[in-house]
Amino acid sequence: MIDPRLLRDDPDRVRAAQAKRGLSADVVDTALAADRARRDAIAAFEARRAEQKAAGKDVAKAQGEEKQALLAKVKDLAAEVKRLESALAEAEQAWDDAIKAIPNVAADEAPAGGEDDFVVLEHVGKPRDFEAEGFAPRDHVELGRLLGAIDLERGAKVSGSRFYFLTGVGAQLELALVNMAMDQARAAGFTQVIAPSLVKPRAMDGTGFLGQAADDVYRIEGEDLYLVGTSEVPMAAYHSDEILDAASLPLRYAAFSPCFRKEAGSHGKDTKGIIRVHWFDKVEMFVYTTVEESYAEHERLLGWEKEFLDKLELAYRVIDVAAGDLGLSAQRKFDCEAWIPTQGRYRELTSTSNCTEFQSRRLDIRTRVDGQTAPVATLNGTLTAITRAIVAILETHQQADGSVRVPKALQPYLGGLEVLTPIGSIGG
RNA sequence: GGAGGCGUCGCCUAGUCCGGUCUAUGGCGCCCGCCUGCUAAGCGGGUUUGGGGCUACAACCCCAUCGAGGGUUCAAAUCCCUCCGCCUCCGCCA
Repeated sequence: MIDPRLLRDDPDRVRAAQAKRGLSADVVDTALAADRARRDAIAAFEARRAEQKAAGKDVAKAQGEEKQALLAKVKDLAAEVKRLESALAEAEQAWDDAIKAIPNVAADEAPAGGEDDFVVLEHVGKPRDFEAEGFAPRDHVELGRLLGAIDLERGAKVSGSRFYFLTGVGAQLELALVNMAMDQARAAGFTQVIAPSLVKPRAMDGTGFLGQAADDVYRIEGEDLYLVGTSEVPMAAYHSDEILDAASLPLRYAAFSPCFRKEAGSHGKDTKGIIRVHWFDKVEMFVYTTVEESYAEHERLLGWEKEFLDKLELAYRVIDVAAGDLGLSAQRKFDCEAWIPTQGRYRELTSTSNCTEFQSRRLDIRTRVDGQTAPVATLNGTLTAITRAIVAILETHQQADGSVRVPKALQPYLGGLEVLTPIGSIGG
């Protein structure tokens, strides 16, 4: 949720922010009206309530007939207070709905426009030239089958489309990636976390995933629980309703969790392989810090993402995501997109967002600044999303015979294995 | 899943049976001041959070806040209901 004071004091700035995302500014006027109505309702209720409290004290002191007379008078007052209180509750709800419908105000630096209006910030590494090497690259589906690493057929049999089993070196690769990510994070001072992947509505809503993104979220039937699409959700809610010691900031966590996504509205996209799946595992960085520090921290998160991709020896580019593609919570977002040889294009492997105060206002996460409480900033960044990392590794480092070279940094995590070699199919 | 106990403004705690004197007690911690070669002790004061009014975003006034939400009542920390969490025991289980 955005700062209500910004909405009141500078609504034009919020209107402009809506336009930058390609959204209507109607919500701004709705929210302003709701704010006025709410404050009027508060004033009306509190005035009567104060009267009632004062009258109640007289009742307590009075005796006999005098008391009976006072009682009759005060009963009417009580009824009115009750009426004003429920009117107030309605006005609060309307205000809450209105303010929460407004996405975070995008950073000035974020490009205007939608999904295709991103700006490329840099290219790192060069895509491999398979033509020059004299062989046609296999896609990760074929490589996964040759290596006995990815079993899509049985994934579909057991769980349906967009599911898979990682087997043999595939399973080893996941554990290696997770361990390498966790080691890097720990070395950088992060606290390692294994986070729950089922959360209550508060956590989901607080992180902004029950808005436009709600269609993509799995809900547990008969329970008030959701499956998270990222451990950003449990990690943001981790410190909800807390006032964090300013000296403890930044609080840096690296959380492992499975991630579940319905992928509603992506029918026909990435139907092959494990690029787009309903479930994958991920190591996510999550940081609580001050708003002032958040911009520099965002750059650091990007730095750690790049460090990880560099260790995997991948070619990638970094993009500055356009305002319209930021989602509800983010103020700015950088995606790292790795070159996928058989697709001939860059695909998102990691992503880091600065959500400034947007999530912390919803989740009541504050710190103390000069004796006053102030919302903290929350940031998140992918260290590694297993499935896409595997796709990029297999396709990028494959060799003509179907084997795959293991990046040097990853070798220690695979027991020193330097090459993944084809083994044929499992179980015939 | 069953039985019982508990949940008070950083921590501990009084209050709950019997509704109004609770503007929530006391201690610890912390902050400010006094005193003081220094420190400690002592003395005095302050110390939940959110919101509204008025404003300089101060001071001040007001409202809410005793796990959460309802209810009863003129009036609820206190009585009733539902839910949540923690603890103990039983059952089940990785």
